[in-house]
Amino acid sequence: MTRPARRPLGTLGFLIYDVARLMRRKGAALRNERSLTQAQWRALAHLTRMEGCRQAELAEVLEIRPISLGRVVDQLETAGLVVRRLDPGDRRARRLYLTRKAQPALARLYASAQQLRALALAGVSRAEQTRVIAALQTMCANLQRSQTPPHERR
Amino acid sequence: MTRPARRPLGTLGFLIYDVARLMRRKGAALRNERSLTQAQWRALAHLTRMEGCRQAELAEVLEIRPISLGRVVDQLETAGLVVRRLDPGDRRARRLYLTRKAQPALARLYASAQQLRALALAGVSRAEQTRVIAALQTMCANLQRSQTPPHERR
DNA sequence: GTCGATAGTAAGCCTGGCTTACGATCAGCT
DNA sequence: AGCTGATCGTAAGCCAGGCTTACTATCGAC
Repeated sequence: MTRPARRPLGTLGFLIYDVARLMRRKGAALRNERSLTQAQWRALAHLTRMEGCRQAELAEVLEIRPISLGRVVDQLETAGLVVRRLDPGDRRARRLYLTRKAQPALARLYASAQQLRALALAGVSRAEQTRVIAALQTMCANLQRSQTPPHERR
Repeated sequence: MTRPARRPLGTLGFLIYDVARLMRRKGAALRNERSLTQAQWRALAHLTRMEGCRQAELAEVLEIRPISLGRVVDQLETAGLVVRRLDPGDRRARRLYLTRKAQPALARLYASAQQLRALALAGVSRAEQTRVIAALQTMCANLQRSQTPPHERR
C-alpha cells in the first residue's frame, strides 16, 4: 500500500500551501550545494531591482521587519554577496549593494529557478500559465489590500 | 511615498510564495483568538478524513516526519481536540481520534477558511477558479512525482 | 528464540519570522 | 541653541515548524 489517500483536501488553500511547500523543497534540492536559503535568495533577488536602497526599504518590500532582514543581510554579507555602505547623507542608514561575486551566484540561482519552473509547469499550456499568473496576481492584490498596512500593524 | 515598487518579481515562484504567505497571515488573523496554528489545523483537517489512523500514516499524508507530527498531536491533545488510543492489535501503535470538542472547532475553522477563500478570490470568475485549481493540481503532481519518495529520502 | 524492521519519542538543531528595548541620528519647532 | 519625537539599525530572546540522530518497545518472520 504505497501512498494511500494523498491530499484528500482539494481546497484552494491547501493546494497553494502544498505547491509552495513542494517548490521550496524541490528548489532547495535543485540549487543545493551549500547555497542560499529561501529567505536569503529572496532578499538577494529583490535587491537586484533596488540596489543602493536602505535596509528599511528592502524590508518593506519583502514585507518583513527590519530586524528580520538584518540577520539575512548579515548572512549575505558573510557570504560575500552583499555589502553595507554607510549613507553619506544620513549617518543612521546603511545602503545595500551587490558585490561582483553576486553576479555568477545570481546567474546560477536564476538558472535553477527556471529549471524548477519548467518542472512544475510540465503539461500546463502557455495560455493556461498566463491565466494562472493573472489569477494569482489578483489574489495577491486582494490579500494585500485587506491587510492592515505595516505602519498601523502595531 | 507609500509602498514603492511592490513585488518587482512577477515570477511564478515568487507569486506562489507570496500568495501562500499572505493567506497564512490573513488566515491566522481571521481565526485568531488563541486558535490553532497552521500546522495544527492542517493535521486536524486531514485527520477528519482518516480518523482512527496511526500517527505514522497521518505523518505520511502530511508529508512530514512522524516526530514532527508527534509534537503537533501533543498540542492537539492538550487542547482537547484529539485523543491517542492504544491499538489493541499492536502495542507499539497509537491511533488518533477526534474528540467531541473537535466538532465545533472544526466548524469554526471551516467557516474562516471559506471567508478567507472568498476574500482572496474576489474578482476571479468561477470558471477561472476551476482552471487555476486544475493547474495547481498538475503542478502539485509534477512536483511530487519528481521527488525522491520518503522511503529513499535518506 | 533471535533478529531485523517498525511505532513512537527525546534531545537538540536549523530556518525564518516576531516583540521589546536600545543607541544614534535626524528634523522640526521653539 | 536646544528639545522632542520620529526613524535607522541592532541585540536579546521568543515562537512555529520543520529536521537528524539515537533510543525503547514491540512485532513478525525465520
